[in-house]
Order: sequence, then structure tokens, then C-alpha cells
Amino acid sequence: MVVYELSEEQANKVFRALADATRRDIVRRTLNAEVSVSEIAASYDMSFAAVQKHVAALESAGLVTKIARCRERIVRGQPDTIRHAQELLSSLEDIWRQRISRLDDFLADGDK
Amino acid sequence: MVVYELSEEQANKVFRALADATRRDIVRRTLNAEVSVSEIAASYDMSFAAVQKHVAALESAGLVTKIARCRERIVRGQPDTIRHAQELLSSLEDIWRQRISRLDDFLADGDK
DNA sequence: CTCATATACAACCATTTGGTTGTATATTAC
DNA sequence: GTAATATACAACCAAATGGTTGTATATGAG
Repeated sequence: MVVYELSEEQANKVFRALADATRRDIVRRTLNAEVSVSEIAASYDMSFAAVQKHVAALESAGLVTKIARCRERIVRGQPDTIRHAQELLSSLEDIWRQRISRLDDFLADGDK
Repeated sequence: MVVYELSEEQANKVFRALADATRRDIVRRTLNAEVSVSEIAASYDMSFAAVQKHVAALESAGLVTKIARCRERIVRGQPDTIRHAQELLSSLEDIWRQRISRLDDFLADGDK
């Protein structure tokens, strides 16, 4: 199984993009249904331009994509990028598990 | 099973803390073995104080804890917080899966 | 054609971030 | 006691972030 890992720079962008409640909410909405930038902007108490910037940050991180549909830009959440972030976190957890495993081996060895 | 979810503010801190390659590396090292702040600082081409700040950011996010051992402060990675972050990402993926599931239902309904 | 809508983007500004150096304190080594 | 080590933390600074307003362009409605 080939897994396309995030580069360090991509990982920075993805986690940075996720470090904001508004952006996480935009990701949720765009994973749940097709929405335009205007529709997204209508939900938040900030300017259209501010929401546009949040969407741009998510797009740059690969967490959403935009496609033109007539006048509108439809924003789509990208589950693959979320999965990549999960895999990075899993690799951290694995490091911890391997350490525990080594510790178990050491204790077992001490018993013999 | 009770899962302690991250508050929005905690989630912001956790993802913000993970959005830096040096900090991710510190998390890896502290999950792998017990290390002091000085030992961590020796690995990076920046001042001790800068590394101290990175550790403080990780501690504030709950990704590491510090315990005093004589003069040293031993930094420990906290796998639980990583798991909480994973769960947040899983909940995003679930939203997408539920959407696909709804779409499948709709298509199946259209066939009958 | 004209008007309204949807988007893009530049310029600006306050706050936060990520680094620095300097100083202080506690503990260990001699 | 003195010197070296480990940490903490304040003050400072440049760059990035997250918001704003203003302007421009493209598309759809009448």
C-alpha cells in the first residue's frame, strides 16, 4: 500500500489550517455538502474577504478544493488530506507503542 | 466508553503546536524516551530559550508534560492528547462517510 | 444596457509568533 | 565557598496571522 506522506511543509500548513475553529467548521461543512464561498461566508460574523482568506488557507493546505460552477466557487472538503494528517499522528502514537514494547521486552528479559 | 473531547480552544492549541516541524520532532523524541529540556535543546540550531518556548507551547497544548528530576526537567510526550486530536480528525472523516452513505441511499432509492 | 451577485485581491493594521539576548535562581561538582 | 549546569523568564524585534475596507472583474437577471 502506497501512502503519500505529508512533507514537513505540507504538514505545517495542514495543522496550521486546522488550528482555528472557523476553519475546522468550514472543513466540516464542505465535507458534509457542496457549498459556495458565499454560502460559507454567510454563516460567520466576519467579512466575506476574511472567510475567503480562511478558505484560501484550507485550499493551500489541501484540506479543500474549489471548482468553478458558473459564478460560484464550490468548495469541497478533501478527506484524503485529513487522512494524511491522521497517519502522521498515528506514526507518533506508534513511536510511543514501540517504546512500551521495548520496555516490556526489557522487563521480560530481566525475569529470565 | 467515555472520551474526553478537546475543547475548541484546546484543539486550537494542539493543532497549532503540531504545525511546526521542530515541535513535532520534540514530541517524537519525548514519546520515544525520557529526555530533559537541555538534551532536547542540544539537538537544534537555536537558543536554549527558543527550545524552551517550543516545549512550553507543547506543554500548554497538553502534548507533553514536564516533571522535575533534581536539576533537570524531564519532558514526556502525552499520547492521550495525540489520540484526542486523532479523534477530532476521525469525526471529520465520519462526516464525509455519512454524506457518502446518504448519497448511496439516495441512489438506491432512485433505483427502486 | 444596467444592476445585483460572486469572487478576487491589494493595502492596511493590530496581535501573535518565533526567534534573540540578558538576567536570576537552584542544584551539582570541586 | 566557587564555578558550572539546568532552568525560568523578561524584554525586545522581525515576520506572519487574521481581521478590515476598498476596488476590480465576471456572470446572471431584468
